[in-house]
Amino acid sequence: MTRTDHGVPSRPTSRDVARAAGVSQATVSLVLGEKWHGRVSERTAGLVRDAAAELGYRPNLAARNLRLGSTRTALLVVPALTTEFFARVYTGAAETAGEHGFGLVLYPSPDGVGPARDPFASARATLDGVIASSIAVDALTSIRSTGLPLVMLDSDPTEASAAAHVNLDIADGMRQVTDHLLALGHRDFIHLASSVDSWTFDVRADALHRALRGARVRTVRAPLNVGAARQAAEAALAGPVPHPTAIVCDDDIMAAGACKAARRLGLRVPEDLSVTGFDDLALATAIEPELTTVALPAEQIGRRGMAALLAVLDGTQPAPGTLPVQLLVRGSTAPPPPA
Amino acid sequence: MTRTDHGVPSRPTSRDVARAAGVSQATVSLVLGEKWHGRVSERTAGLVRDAAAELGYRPNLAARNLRLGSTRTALLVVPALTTEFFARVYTGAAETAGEHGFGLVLYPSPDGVGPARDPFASARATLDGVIASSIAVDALTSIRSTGLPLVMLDSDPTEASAAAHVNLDIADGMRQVTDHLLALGHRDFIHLASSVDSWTFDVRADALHRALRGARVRTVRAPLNVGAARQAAEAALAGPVPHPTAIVCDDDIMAAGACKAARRLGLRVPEDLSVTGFDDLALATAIEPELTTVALPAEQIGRRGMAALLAVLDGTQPAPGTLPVQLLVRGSTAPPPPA
DNA sequence: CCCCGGAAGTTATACGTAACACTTCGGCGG
DNA sequence: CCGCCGAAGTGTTACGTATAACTTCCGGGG
Repeated sequence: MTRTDHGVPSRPTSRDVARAAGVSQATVSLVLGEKWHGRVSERTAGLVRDAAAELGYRPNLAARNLRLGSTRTALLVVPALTTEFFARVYTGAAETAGEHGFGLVLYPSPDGVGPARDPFASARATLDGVIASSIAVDALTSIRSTGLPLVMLDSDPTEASAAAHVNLDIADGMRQVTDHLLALGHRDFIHLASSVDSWTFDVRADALHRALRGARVRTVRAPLNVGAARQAAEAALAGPVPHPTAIVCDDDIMAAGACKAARRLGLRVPEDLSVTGFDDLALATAIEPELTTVALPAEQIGRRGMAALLAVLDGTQPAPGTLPVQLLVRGSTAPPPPA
Repeated sequence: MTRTDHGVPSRPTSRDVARAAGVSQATVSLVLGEKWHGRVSERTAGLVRDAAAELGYRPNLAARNLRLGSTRTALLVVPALTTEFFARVYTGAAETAGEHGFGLVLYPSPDGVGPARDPFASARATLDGVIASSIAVDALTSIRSTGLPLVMLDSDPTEASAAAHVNLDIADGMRQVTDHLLALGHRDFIHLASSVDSWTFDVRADALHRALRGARVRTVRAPLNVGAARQAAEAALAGPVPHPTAIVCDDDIMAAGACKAARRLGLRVPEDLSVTGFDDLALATAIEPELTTVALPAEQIGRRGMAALLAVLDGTQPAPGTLPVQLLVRGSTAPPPPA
């Protein structure tokens, strides 16, 4: 341990290890940094490693970071933790990070709404870069001001402050949904839209209206929770007869709300009303009937995002990419009831 | 900017600010550290702040951490991100942290099972302390080896490596569930137990068996997902008649699976079969019928946990606490069908 | 015999900040 | 008129690491 007048057994430093092994601090640094081949003898390296183990030496990261000017750590900013989508993005990104000796720290932006407090007030680790997933553009100001390399996932690709973008083909996903419903014969729709301000939802609305240009579409907005979605759907369905025959939801959570609304009004899903979700959360198969929804490659976008960030940090500009999504047809959709 | 021979506009340092303001680096440090009252004139302080703003100065955290020997940042380790329970714990803990000028970084232990890789390989920020929520004891080894102060939430209180514990009264929650079912008249139970190795589930099982000592109880184990829980419940219900009349589940997710199993077997919930959950996830009110379950004060345990860690860091030993939980009776429980 | 080169280390320094100890100076009480 | 005190800063150092530049030793080729 370092000489402390008395008491407090402060953590051992590389100098303490050096003393114990009978070598200089530089040698310790070389050996433990795996940079010693041909510069230090096997025997000495062994002595150093033994001494380090003996003392329980752990390098001081703050000092290392200062010296290297880099932390090999990135930050993943997500709008909310409540859905497993972002958990899966994290998993993928952390995996790729690990393969390259990088760490990944997670920052859940409060509520997923509002201009968001400074992410670095809470997750204030020293960082090399930032990945932001599906967050609103106005939540970016504090990230921008750091000047850190930024990769955006599932976000407006025209946002220029990002060094790279990785997107999902959300528009195609919505097109698959509408194609499916049109093929079943539906012509009168409700779009149960998220009131959260996010690019991904703008795209969903856009693609839906483009695809259903010839059909009848009513739009209802609600926050991203089951109760609010149920209320909104119930109000929309309570209108004049004949009811719309299909509800297209921006999200599985809202779709669950729509299903509850239908049940309250005595409508059967899918016989009287078809309901579609988006994201393929665990919830989609937890409810009855199971939801027809769009599966997103969450882990993969995480991996690609991290890879893009690593490329940016390397100086090599990464090719932006768009990942395909896939409609899963399950029990919540069927042909409309005969008129 | 610091003198770099050419190119790369490296970030300005406090010395650059000092130069620009015509003062010494020490003065910059005083002013920006808000430690200057009575030591630096208002005028000079203004000059420094202007210069800092002008240059876009941001202090180098690695250097500050090294100097201070502390980062004012803690790590929250959770077993999985897939349920909103831990998201709420994080929210509470981050709130309290923020009030004390602390940051909070999140580490989702992979899968929530297994001996868990080194948390610090992924979330490698330099840290002052660790809070671990509901994680298995064997996942602690790498945390223990760091010697960092550790606060455990909803975990085995006999685990001595923790500096403090904050627990939920899980046993009482389970007792409320069993009391409710016994009062309704149930005498034949299935316990759909989580196969995850965690103290919180051990307690649930223990409390259940203690309370139902006089009744008939069959135990079935399954992983924490809807599909596996459904299969397990279906198998258990397919046994000899008469069926048990109530399924007590370790978790809302498993309860959702149990409800699906019931439907497949033509049993109505709650008329033919009562089902209870635990945790009061959003899922509990997303399904039909809504689940009778136990609500946990997630944000509060997060706040208390962070407060305990701050106390430990201050040298003041915090009083350990146990937080109350509450049964929410909803639509998934009813008296058993007449024999 | 001398010198060169490689192996095996060591010495020294810089990273950017915070804070202790010191200086300078003007004013004021004795 | 001298000394002392407080205000306003400044010089300096240490935190622990990584690495460039240097030293030392030894064996071998010319």
